[in-house]
Amino acid sequence: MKKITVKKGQVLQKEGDLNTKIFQVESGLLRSYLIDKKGKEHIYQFAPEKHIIADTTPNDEPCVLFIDCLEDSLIIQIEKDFNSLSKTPLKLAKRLRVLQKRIVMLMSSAAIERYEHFIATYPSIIQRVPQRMIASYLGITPEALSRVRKEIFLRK
Amino acid sequence: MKKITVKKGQVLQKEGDLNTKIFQVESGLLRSYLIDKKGKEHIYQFAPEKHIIADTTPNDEPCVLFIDCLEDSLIIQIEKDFNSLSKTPLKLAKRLRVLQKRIVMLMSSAAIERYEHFIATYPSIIQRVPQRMIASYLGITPEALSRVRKEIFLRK
DNA sequence: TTCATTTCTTGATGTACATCAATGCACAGG
DNA sequence: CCTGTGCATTGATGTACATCAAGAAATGAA
Repeated sequence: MKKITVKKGQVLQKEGDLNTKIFQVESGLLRSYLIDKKGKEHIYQFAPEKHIIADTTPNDEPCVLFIDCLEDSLIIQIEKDFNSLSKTPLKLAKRLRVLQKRIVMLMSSAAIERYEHFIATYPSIIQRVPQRMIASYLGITPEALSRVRKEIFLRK
Repeated sequence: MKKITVKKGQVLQKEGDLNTKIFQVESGLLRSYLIDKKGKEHIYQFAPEKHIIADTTPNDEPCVLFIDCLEDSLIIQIEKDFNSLSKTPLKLAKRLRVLQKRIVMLMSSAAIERYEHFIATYPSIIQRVPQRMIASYLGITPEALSRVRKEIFLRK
């Protein structure tokens, strides 16, 4: 476990890496994403201050997520060993809740609802990343998000 | 924490319940699911022997998932207190991996790929539940699954 | 400021999957 | 044995979102 500073654009983890770490963000903003077989990028998670971010595949298997840095950041790198993790059960519980909510949204809500949920949950992130990344997080294209936003705007 | 036996069809948890438990399945088969605002059911998880199943919303908020019993089962009921949970960090790690995979599949794979992944991962469950439940788990309709299966059959 | 690059928007068209409706099938209870 | 009830299949049609293409707007570097 050590503290490191990283610059915007820096890549912390690539698909296929072994022995990946858990990152706890002190300041700044990280993201994880995957690239599907059509070459398309899907963001899996944003991690602003206080959040943790990791690929949870086992240490001896190649991971599937990329992790990189959207703003200059200060982060703590933690070994992906669940002894150290179990010291922070509250964080884990929260993470599980977020994942559950995410899956629920993906399965049962239309794009517009997923977006509205997102802005309610992460209002600050909206200002901090380009819309195409939010679209990717939501599982839709930037064009679709643009239309969703237009519709929300017209409704007012 | 106590052991209980439950009959097929028995409901262990309803949407809106407070203070829900974690269930560890000794034998049998449980499932969790949600009902969206169109009244449509989406299965969130199947839990055969050795698996754990729970709604991870906090104890003081109404939960969103139903949990019921697909086969006569013997289960262990555990308080949703993360001290007891952190004694089983390996289970937790596994759960996180499953959730990640699930989200990845939902975001980046077509129905046919999600189905093929499912049968590779849970071959035994295929025999044990009706197809409409698998469709629900995959996030598609029974009709769509039927067509997916037909296509896989024709390809051989 | 100017120019280059990235991002956002808008329109036209395509497609995966949903919805609706009908039929066939299996099995459980009388 | 019949008969109901849930499940699977198939076809016709609808729709949310993707894809492709072009232009406008914002951003960043020199």
